[in-house]
Amino acid sequence: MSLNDTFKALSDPTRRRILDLLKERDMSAGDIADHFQMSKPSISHHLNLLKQAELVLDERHGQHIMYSLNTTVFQELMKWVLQFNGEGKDRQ
Amino acid sequence: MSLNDTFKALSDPTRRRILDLLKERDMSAGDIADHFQMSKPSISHHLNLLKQAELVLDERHGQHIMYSLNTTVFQELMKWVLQFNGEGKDRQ
DNA sequence: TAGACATTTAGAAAATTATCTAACTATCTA
DNA sequence: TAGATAGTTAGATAATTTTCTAAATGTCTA
Repeated sequence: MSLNDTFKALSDPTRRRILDLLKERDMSAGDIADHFQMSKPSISHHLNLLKQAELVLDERHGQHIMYSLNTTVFQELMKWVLQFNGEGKDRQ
Repeated sequence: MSLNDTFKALSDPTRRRILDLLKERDMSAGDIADHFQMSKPSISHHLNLLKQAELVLDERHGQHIMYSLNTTVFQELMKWVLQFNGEGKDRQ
């Protein structure tokens, strides 16, 4: 929802690894969980934070819930980072 | 030092506000602290995390310690964000 | 060199976050 | 509709992070 949620979501290495997985292909919650030693509820919790941050989208397909990247927020993030490169105060 | 330190450092709103201040001009620790209601030691702690993440540089000038942005790491961050926009899996 | 100023370090308390197990909800299929 | 599978929710505990006050360090100047 907010930029703060985005940064909070990105601050955990497990969640960044999840995003790396989704970069390759959309995956179900279970497929994602299989890539970690962590319990399914913990992964579910991480997915929820990513979802609240709008970094991922979820869609139910029968029993499975498929997760995918939401590139929109990455573009907002890009804008934020760009503020610190190039623009701003005069350079010598 | 690591990407993880970078994201951890960026996950706190106070630290992001500090970066916003430094975007405008280099500032001493005290000047920075004056922009917050928080105690000086707390600000000092935040500055230390930003420094460990190499998002800022510090340099002593007499009694003052001047902080400035280190744009290098922002460029690394940009590369990370770019992975999630454009490249990657095929799109429909 | 004593005192003032700027900043950090130390150590503790409070708040937040990550993780687990157990239980629940939703969907499919025989 | 019973049982199996996929996933989430609830509630507790452990770990991490934020913040504070008190004390220490470093530097300047009278």
